[in-house]
Amino acid sequence: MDETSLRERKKRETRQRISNVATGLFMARGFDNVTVAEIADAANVSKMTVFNYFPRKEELFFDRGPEAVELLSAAIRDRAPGESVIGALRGLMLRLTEQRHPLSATLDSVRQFVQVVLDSPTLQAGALHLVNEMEAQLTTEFAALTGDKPNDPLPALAAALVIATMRTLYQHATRRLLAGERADDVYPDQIALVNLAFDMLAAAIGDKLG
Amino acid sequence: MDETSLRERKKRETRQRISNVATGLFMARGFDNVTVAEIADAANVSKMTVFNYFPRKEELFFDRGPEAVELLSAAIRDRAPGESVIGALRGLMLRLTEQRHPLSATLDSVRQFVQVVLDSPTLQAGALHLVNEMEAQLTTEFAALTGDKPNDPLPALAAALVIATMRTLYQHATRRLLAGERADDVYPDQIALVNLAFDMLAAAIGDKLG
DNA sequence: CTCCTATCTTGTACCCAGTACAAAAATATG
DNA sequence: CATATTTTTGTACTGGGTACAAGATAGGAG
Repeated sequence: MDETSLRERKKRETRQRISNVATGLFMARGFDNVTVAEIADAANVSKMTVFNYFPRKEELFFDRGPEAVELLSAAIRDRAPGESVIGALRGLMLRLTEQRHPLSATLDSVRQFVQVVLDSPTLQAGALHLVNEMEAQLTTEFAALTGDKPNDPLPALAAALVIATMRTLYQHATRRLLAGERADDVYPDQIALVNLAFDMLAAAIGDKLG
Repeated sequence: MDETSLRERKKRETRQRISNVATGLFMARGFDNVTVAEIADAANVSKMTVFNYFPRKEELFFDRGPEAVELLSAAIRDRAPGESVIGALRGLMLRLTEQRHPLSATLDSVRQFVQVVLDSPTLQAGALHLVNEMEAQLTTEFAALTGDKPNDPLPALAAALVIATMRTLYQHATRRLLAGERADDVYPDQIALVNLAFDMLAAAIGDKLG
């Protein structure tokens, strides 16, 4: 089980090649105009191998979705002692925005990415699914904080509000980008908006999560 | 263009027959285990006719989704003068719960319905889509209230919070039903929960929507 | 190096949702 | 009855995804 055995290396390489080829094709021609068979061809593997690595076609596009989930978990897990969960998440969003991270959507290159999503019903459904998974993850983390009382609706409620807020922040920035605004112009407003949105969240949730 | 011409009547009847047959099959055998061809057969129409009335298979299941959307709009539109939007929506949810409306999920028959959804990835995706549409609808209604300032993130943010809340309320009740609890036992808690959740919402949104 | 085993890959055949298009049936209209 | 319009249908097709078994490749033991 050596982590860099020949087998492991080849698998990683194959997976990466498929992902890269797919991303290139999607960006060039749109998600729905590229078939899995084409991707397999261009990556010199069989169609079945593609599905072996990426059970759904959408996962070829949202390849880095799991990273986003992990970012959330880490922000909560590694928060300073005494800092509230909402405070930690506010900090995360502010940091991402200041770093012009793709997830903050204050980055011109995000425009193209989002455009591809909007052009494809399948990808829009995939995005909803991804967001839903993030919410589920957050719910379990919140439940751990409040002490696992059975039938406590608060973790799910808080998670839903938090994810709804973050998603809306993202969508707001992307909408401006798609309207033609430059990321540099969106950025300052976005910082203020993050703070406004999290003020609202804090008012709703307060210290209910302990 | 008589509304009850022979043509109109036949169309309505055909559509209804397809929907009924489909619902029956879905409930009996699960969404994914029923093919559109089977539905067409059982309803004595061709497969193409099914797709003619219901462009997606999911729409055969979420047939009454549009009603839910309309319920939201109506509650806002017809609210008493001076009543806040959040107040009107709280009233709607309380009313639905008191009436043991299916959308409040305080009804034993909802259990079966939800079980079918949970058993089908396709239907879960469809549910996300439906919720997303409700949020979009609410966003435009909120935008109308705040006076259509361009680039105002508040309508979208408020709508996202409201929908997240309502969806969570629904899911919480259904989870208890699926855990085996009886709707009569869920009901009183649910009334209290609606009030708690809307208190949180009011704290977040307050009178920001005017 | 060699044989054996576990794992990865491939080919083939298939199912089903959804679309395109044109023919055919039913209804409306004069 | 005749003609125009709308609805329904048959046929053929595309593309995502699965089942299954055979083939290729790497790891490990002797």
